[in-house]
Amino acid sequence: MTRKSEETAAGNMSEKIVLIDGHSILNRAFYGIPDLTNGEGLHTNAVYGFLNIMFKILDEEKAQYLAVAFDLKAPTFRHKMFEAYKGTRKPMPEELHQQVPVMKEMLTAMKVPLLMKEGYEADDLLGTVAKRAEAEGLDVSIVSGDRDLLQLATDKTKIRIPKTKRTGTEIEDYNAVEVKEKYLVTPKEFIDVKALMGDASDNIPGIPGVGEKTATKIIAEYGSIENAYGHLEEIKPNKARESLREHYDMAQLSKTLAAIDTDSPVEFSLEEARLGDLYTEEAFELCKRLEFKNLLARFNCDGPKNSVSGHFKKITDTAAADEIFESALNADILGFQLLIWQKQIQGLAVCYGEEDIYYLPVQGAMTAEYLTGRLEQAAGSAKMSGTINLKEELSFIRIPDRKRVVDEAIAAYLINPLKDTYTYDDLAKEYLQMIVPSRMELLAKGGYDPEREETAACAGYMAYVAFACAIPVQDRLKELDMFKLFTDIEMPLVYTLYDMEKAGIMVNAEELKAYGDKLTGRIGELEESIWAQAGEKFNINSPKQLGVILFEKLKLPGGKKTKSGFSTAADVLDKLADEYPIVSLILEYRQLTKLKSTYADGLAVYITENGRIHSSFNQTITATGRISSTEPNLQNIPVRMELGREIRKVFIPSPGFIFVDADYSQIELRVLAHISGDKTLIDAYRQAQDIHRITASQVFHIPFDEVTPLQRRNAKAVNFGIVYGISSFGLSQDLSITKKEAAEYINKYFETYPRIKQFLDETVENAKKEGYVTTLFGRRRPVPELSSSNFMQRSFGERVAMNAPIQGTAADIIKIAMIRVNERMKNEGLLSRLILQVHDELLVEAAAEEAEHVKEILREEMQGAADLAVRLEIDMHTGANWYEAK
DNA sequence: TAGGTCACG
DNA sequence: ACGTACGTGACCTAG
Repeated sequence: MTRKSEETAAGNMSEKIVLIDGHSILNRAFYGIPDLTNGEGLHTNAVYGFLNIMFKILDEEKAQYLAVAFDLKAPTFRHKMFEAYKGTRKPMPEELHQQVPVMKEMLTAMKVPLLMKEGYEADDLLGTVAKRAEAEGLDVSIVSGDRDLLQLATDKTKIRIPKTKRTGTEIEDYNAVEVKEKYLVTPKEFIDVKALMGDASDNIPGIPGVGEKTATKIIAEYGSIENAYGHLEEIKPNKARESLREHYDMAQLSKTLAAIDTDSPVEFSLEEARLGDLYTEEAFELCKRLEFKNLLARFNCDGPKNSVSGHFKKITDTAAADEIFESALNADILGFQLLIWQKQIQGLAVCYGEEDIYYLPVQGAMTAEYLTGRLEQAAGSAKMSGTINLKEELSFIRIPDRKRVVDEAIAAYLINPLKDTYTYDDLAKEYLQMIVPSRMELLAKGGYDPEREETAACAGYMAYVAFACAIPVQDRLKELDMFKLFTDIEMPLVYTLYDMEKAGIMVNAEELKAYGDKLTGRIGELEESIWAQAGEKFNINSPKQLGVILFEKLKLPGGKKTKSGFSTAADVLDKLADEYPIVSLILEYRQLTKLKSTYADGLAVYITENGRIHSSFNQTITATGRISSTEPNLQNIPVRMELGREIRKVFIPSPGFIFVDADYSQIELRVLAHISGDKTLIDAYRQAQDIHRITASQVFHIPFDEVTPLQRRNAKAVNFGIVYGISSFGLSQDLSITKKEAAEYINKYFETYPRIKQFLDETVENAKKEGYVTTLFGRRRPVPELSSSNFMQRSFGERVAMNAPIQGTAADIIKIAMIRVNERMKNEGLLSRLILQVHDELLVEAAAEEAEHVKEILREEMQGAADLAVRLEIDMHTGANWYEAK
C-alpha cells in the first residue's frame, strides 16, 4: 500500500520528523536479534531489526519526514581537539560491519535521505537537523540506542530509545521533562554531567574520582561546570573538589567533546526528507534478496505480479485431464506433486511448461487410482521429472524409470545442508528468486479443502516449482561436483529408505508393557526415598526445583552453571554421588524415568495394528550427511547400560525370521587413516585388531603387550577426540585430567601420527579459504562459523571443519552399503529385508533359511562400499531379538 | 517455545 | 581471556 503523508486534520497541529541514529539502531538490532543469514550467506539480522524498529516507529508516529544519520570513517573535529579521541572504540564485528552498506542501500532504495558529513558524528547531524526542524515548527523524534542523545531533548524534541525485550520492542521516550525526572538534570546539564564523569566508550576523559552520582549531584546544584568552578570551595566531597580544581581544563575539554554540535554544516533539505512511498520496486527486490519475508507483506500485495499464478488451472473432468497427461508424456520436464493429506491422496499437481500448471483434485471419475496411474505413465515417459519429497509419494506410486526422476528437496539439501526446511517456497526463493506463499500460509486454517482457492494456489505453486527448479538444482549440483553423489547415492537411497520405513520392525507389545511396569515400581520407591531425604515433596524432573533442593536446601557443593540456575546434569551429580546418597537415588531415578517415558511409554504409541513400528528416516536433516530417525527415533535405543539395553529384547523378527546385525568397526577412525594418508595409523590397522591398544603403544612408546587398561582408555579417548575436532579442554573434561596433561597427550599423538595433524590443519585452513569442507564422495558442508569474529564460534567452526569430512565420509559409505544390500536382497529374490540403520550399523530381518546368504551380502557390500587404504571391518551377530543380535 | 537433560553413533 | 568436544531426537518443565 502506498503510505500517504497524511495532512493533519487540525491546522494547529504541527508536522513531525523522525530522525534515526543509524549505527546505534543497527547495533541494537544486531545484538538484540539472533543471527540470520540469507541464501548468499549474508548476515541480515541487524538490517532486519533496524527495519522493524523503523516501521514500528513510523506506524505509531504518523510523521511526515524521515532521515537517517550515519557516522563516516573520517576523523572528526573532536580528534583535532583531543588526541586521545581516536579509534580505541571496540571494532565492529565483521558480521555487523557487512550490514552497514546493505542498510544504506535499503534506505536509499526507500528514498530515505542519509545524513553523513565528513568530520562530524551522527550525533552532531541529528542535533543540527533537530534544531533546524524545530525552528521551522516541527515536532522531532530522535531514535537512538545511545543515551548521550538525551542532551537534545526539548519540549518539541523527543528522544526515543528502543529496548529489545523478550516480549518485543519497547520504546522509552524522553522529552526534556522526562530527562529531568529520570536523571535529575536538564538535557543541557546532562552534557556537564557526562563531561565530569567521563565516558570510556566515547573517549571522554572526565575528571578523576568523579562518578555518575557525584557528577549528577554537582551539576544538579550548580547547573554547569563553570558555575561549579566558581563555587569551588562549597563543593562537597573533598575528593571531587580537589579533582575539579586540578583538572578544570580537562573538564572543560570534556564538555566540548561531550557536547553535540547542533550547528554542523550539514546539507539538508526538509523536502528531500518528506516521506513518500517507502515500498519501492528496488526496496522490494532488496527485501527479497535478503529474504525478509515478513516485511514483504508490507509491499503492495505479493509484489510485482508474478505471472505464474495467472496460469494455474483446476481440472475436474477426465476428458481434460486425459489431454493434459497426453501432453505430459512428451514433456522435457515434468514437475509433479501428489497432494497427500491424512495419508490419503487428495489430488495431483502437474506442470510441464510455464503456462501449463494444473491442479487435479480427486473427485468423481478422477479417482486417486486414475491420477496415480496416469502419473506413473507420464513419469516413465517424460524426459525428466522433478518433485519434492519423493519418499512420501512412493506409498502411492511406482516409479518406472528411477533415472528420470529427481527429488529436488534432496538436491537442495546437498547444495546447502544447513537449512531446516526444503519446502517448495524455500526452493522458489533459492532457485527462482521468487517469493511464493508457503503451504502453511495458504492452508493455515481449514487444512486441505479441494474447494478452496488457496488449495488450488498451493497445488499450482508446488507443481510449478517442481517443474521450474528441476534444471537449476541439477546445474548447481554439477557446478559443485555433487551430481554423481546425487544420482548414485542420494537418489537411490530414497527408495532404500522408503523400503525400510515400509518394512518397519516388529515389537513385542506385551513385553514392552511389562518392562514399563517393572520400571514404574522402582520409580515409585526412588521417589519416596528422595522426598524423604530431601525432607519435602517436589518435582524431581524439574531441574529448577531439584537445583534448589540440592544446592540451597541441602547445601551440597557445586555452584551455578546454567543461565537459569544450578546445573543438575549427570556429570555434575556423578561427582557428588559417592558422598551423598540422595544424589545416587536421583541419578537412578533419572535413568529410570528416561527409560519409562521415552522408551517404554514412548515407543508403545507407535506400534501399528500389524505389531510393527515404522519410523521415519530423514534424508535432509543433518549437516554432515547422516540420516536421522524420527517418530520414533530408533537410532537412540539404549545399549550402553544393561538395564536400558534390556529394552532391545522387545524388538523381534517376524516368525520364521532372525535378526542379522552388522556394524562397522571404528569406521570414522579408519576413514581418517585413509584421507589423512598417515602411514603409521594405516599400518597400525593392518597389523592389529585392537586399535586403541596399538595407539597407546605407539603414542606412549611402550610394547603392545604392556599397555595398561588406563593407557588404552586414554588412547581411546584421544582417538575419539581427534574425530570430534580435538581440543585440550574437551579431552581434559572427558578424561578428568588437567588441560595441560590433555595437551601433552594430543602433542604426543600428533608426533606419532604427523599426517593426521597435517590433514586437520590443512582441512581447517582450506575451509577458511573456501568456506566449506568436503567428504571423500564430494558432499559439502559449509562452515560459516569460521569467518566469525567471535572466538567461541570460530573455534566451533574449526572443530566442525575437522569432524564433518570424517563423519560425512562414513555416512556416505554406509549409504552406499545400504543401497547395495537392499538391492541385492531384492534382486536375489530373498525375503530378508533391511530394516534399520544406526549410523555405522545395519539391521536385517532375515528369513531363517537365508541367514547365511544375508551375512554374505552384508559382509561383501559393507566391506566393499569403499576402497580405502585400510580394510573396512565389520562385526556381525545374529539373534532372536535386537538384544541378542548386538 | 526454550532450556535442560539424556538416549544413541 | 573467551568456554567446548562432533552429529542427532524426545521428553519434561516452566513461562
